[in-house]
Amino acid sequence: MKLSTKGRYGVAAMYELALHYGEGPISLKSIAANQGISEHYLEQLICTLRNAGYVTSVRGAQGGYVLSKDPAVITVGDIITTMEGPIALVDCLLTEADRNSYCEKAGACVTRGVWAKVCDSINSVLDSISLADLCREEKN
Amino acid sequence: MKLSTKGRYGVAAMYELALHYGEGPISLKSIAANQGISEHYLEQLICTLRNAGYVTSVRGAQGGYVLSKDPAVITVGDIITTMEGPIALVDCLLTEADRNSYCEKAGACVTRGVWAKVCDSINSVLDSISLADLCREEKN
DNA sequence: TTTATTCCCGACTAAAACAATCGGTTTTGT
DNA sequence: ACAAAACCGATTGTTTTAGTCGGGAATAAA
Repeated sequence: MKLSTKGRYGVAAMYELALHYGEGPISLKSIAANQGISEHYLEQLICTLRNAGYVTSVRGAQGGYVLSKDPAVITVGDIITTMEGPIALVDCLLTEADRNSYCEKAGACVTRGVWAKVCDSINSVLDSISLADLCREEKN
Repeated sequence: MKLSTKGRYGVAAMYELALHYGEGPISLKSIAANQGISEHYLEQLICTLRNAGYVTSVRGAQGGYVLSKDPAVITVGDIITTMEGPIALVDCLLTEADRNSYCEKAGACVTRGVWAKVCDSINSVLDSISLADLCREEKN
């Protein structure tokens, strides 16, 4: 299991924005340079974040991107979910309805319990860490 | 984040073998039919498990596969790691040396802590569940 | 000894996801 | 006017996924 660059770059970019929260817009170019990411590629990713309402763009010279919300209320889980879709290790865990329903397939149903536990554990870690937490860590 | 069929089918097949542990070899055909998996595809997967020493094959008519160890000492984590490689969400967490080293990239290093936490949490769940646990669950 | 069963092995492939790249358009501060 | 940015759509090379196909070798049962 690997995390794709979508998720990693997404969190990296958001972290960069969080570091400069309140200092006006940060350009794509500086984020990309700082994190060593292709500018054009990052553009696509940050577009997803914008559509999800986590960042706001400022066009024109001296423009860039700004967090739409306070770093304390954006979690790593929010970002990962936006970039990679819901953390559902298997399809039958995608919706709440699925989780409560009974699986037809004999053995599959038993193993499903395992995947559910893993998903819950991943989510609880990701949701417990905010961008503000990351920034705080940097200072130490 | 999704689990590939390698991991899912691998665990499903091992679970099937665990259910019939001590009853002689189980054929690929019956495992595949029971779990609704392509026989030829499953063959490749189980080959990986065999190379890793988790299953033993018995050739010839009435042959099949048998668990090499007691279901109680094979964990879901063992199987997933065999099928999908080590759970390292990002490359710089692959080895123990990497984990202890310091990252050069400024922001990347801070986010790495997040990925390490998630990996540890996944592993602790996967390693805590044995095939015997799954079989026990079935009976309830 | 023949035959049916079952594992063994290597090659091939279609489709999707991943990770970009490229080129041009629009907006806006200086 | 000009340069700095964001915006947008199309295209592309590579890798992974999830198989398929076909023949070969071992062995139990007839």
